[in-house]
Amino acid sequence: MRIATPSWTSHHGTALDVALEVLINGPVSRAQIARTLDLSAGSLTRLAQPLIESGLLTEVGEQSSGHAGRPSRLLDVVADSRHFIGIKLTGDGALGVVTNLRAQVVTQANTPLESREPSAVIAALAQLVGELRASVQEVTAVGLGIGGLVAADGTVLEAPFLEWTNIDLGARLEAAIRLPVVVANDLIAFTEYERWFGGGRNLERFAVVTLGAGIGYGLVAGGLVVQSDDAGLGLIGHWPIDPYGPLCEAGHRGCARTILTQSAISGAVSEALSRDVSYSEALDLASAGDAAARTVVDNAARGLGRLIAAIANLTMPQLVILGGEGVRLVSVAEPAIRQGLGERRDPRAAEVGLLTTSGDNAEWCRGAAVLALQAHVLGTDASLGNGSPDTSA
Amino acid sequence: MRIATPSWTSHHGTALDVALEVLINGPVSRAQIARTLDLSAGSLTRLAQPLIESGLLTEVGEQSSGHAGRPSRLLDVVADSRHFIGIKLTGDGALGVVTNLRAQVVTQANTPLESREPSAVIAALAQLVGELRASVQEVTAVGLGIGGLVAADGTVLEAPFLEWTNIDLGARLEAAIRLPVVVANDLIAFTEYERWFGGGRNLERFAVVTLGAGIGYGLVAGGLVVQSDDAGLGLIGHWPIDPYGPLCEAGHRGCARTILTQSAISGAVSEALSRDVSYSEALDLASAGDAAARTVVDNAARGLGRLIAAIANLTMPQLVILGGEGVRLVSVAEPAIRQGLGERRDPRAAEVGLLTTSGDNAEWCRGAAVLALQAHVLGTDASLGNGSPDTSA
DNA sequence: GGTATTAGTTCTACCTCGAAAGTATTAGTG
DNA sequence: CACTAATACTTTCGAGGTAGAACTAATACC
Repeated sequence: MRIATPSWTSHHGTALDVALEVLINGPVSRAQIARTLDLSAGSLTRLAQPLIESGLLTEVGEQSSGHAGRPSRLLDVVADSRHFIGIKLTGDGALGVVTNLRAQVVTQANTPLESREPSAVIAALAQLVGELRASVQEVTAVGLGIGGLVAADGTVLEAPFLEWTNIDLGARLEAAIRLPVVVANDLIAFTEYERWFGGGRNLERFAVVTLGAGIGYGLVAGGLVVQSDDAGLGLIGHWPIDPYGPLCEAGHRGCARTILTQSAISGAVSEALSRDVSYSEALDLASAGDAAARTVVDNAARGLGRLIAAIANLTMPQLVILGGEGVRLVSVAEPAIRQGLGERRDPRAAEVGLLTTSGDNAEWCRGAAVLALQAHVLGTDASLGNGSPDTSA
Repeated sequence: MRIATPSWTSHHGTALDVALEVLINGPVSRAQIARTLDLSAGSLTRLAQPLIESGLLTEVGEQSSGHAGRPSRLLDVVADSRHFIGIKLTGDGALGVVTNLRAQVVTQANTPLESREPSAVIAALAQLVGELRASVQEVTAVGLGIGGLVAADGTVLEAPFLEWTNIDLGARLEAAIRLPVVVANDLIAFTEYERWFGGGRNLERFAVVTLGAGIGYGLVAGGLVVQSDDAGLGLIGHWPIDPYGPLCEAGHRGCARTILTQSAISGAVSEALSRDVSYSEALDLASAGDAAARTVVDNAARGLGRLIAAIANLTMPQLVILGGEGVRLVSVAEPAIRQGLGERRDPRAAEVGLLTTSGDNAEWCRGAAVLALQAHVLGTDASLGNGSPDTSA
């Protein structure tokens, strides 16, 4: 059965606000929306009707309030009425997913990169997009997340993993696949996902820290992702954690890279045990009680705790979300994280809320898909550009 | 001549936005306001008229654009149509000012505190208010800034300098002076001043750092002051600056208190020179080329630079405003600050904009007055409460 | 079964806004 | 010095969105 693909672009103003409220906060009653958006009940009847008629929203049954009163009729988006592709591009390959309107993953695929030559990469991406779009009836837009600096027009200004500078990836990929493309920094994308569909939903202020090959950081303040030109630089990578730690390639002693990254941890455990140990194995050993591994892992976790304390002290977030491929560190050494947090956090201050994501690599792709999704539903000129641009000077 | 005191509370919505635009951005033309607020020219004629008729705004002459076209007629608030009192309360005394609608200081007065007993303090404050309000025809509201934790209802939850916990200062002072009173943390007040009338005007994101008896920090993100429950705790005071530094009373090594405060600097110079040296004298000596003083001062300045770098890396501000009684450190040792900044700041990142305020103690009062001013013009229930409360969960 | 409570609809009066056309005032240009 | 282009402001009018009141609907509780 072919599902209609209603248009988001034909709704503006308050009607769009209502649709977004439903998109983000799941099935929700008119009355609830009226309260959240500070509108009258009558307005909600009026606003909801065309949204339902256009197929954008549907009524999905009733919900008796539990207390007195007429049960509410829940509104929901038709999650599968549109699909988006999200791709995470790294130095070795690209991982892509197809998601629905709720950023839920429908399909997944990946491709290796034979070369880092822009044309070769774009060809590989186009191939990946082709494979992915075959799995659904129609794809509305494509989001691409990259570790590096990306301009608002989709140009990759600097991408160390790919050894790229100034490649107009967005326009070229768009021409190749004939779909709207949004290119952005991978951490911005990850953070946007958390803001709309993840643990940061409806929060005014939260921070994101990712563990993996590098250390990533994203910040939401005033309900919007902080989009500074510096956001893509990975400034947190050289955050000083241990004044007695090892030197990094840039000459910093004990910075985040030398203590928190997967390679730092697996390297330190390998050295302690005089044999090659993978990151995952290092965590397994620490879990199993190996003293040397435990020391390394706890040391890293304490450092992470101190880093989180620094973030909390300066940005006062309501939540800190931990993600990335290496996030299993958190479950293996949470007490050490809390210890590090305690070292740098005033006991009178509110306890820092921590939330750990799965660490699945597809999370990066989901983030990229959210950028495409946002560009579509917010009516940002869907071809190129960022989801929610910084309006600051 | 008696100046009329037009009411701000009778205007709402877009009309209030227009009035605020004029209040904050000085004399400004209708056309300019229309552009900033994204309104049509016709709307501005309509909106401005009742504001002018009610006496809230006036036309203050023309400004020929320099290029072609009809010159614009500038709108301005009647700055002296209302006055506010702002008071900074410390452990030894209270300093108060009277300001106009533009937060410009009109009068200044202070009083010592004979006792820290709440009733005695309130009596002294009432006396100070009485003295200050005599200098103008009418005072609209009073703002009170306190170093400590203040609840939204004006209750002082914790004020170490006064050895207070849970004193309903706002309500009691309000009863004593029969004027609306706003009580808030002094750094929130300082930051609000900078946001509306100081260097942070129209900025989306900036940070404030104050030097003095302690180290203060305030953050604006998304155009609003970050109002967390933790904001009044002075979390930055124990920020680790030098892993080899002296121990603070809480057992932290080299935290901000032990390196950046006035007493830390004067103490270190005194020790080096084996004689008692004041903070001001210490800076004079460093300026004059005294090697020992220069070492201490530069060390502190480098630490400050590293702190600013940390703030910049995590919050990506468009500007960092430096204030407080001890801010002369900045002019005496700016190169060292830049050096410290460079140590912790990626060279690819944007240069951190620094702005130094005068360091005058009246700045704290002006901030407190701004809170009263905001409560009045924003129509926040003027009795008690914060100017712009955090709407977050 | 009656009452209170909550959800949603319909209708109307009102308010605000923008669009368009018109007036006012300047700079530049031949 | 007229003419044009540019910019500021005003007036008028119509379109659209909103709250509010009166209404129907459906539940829980007594």
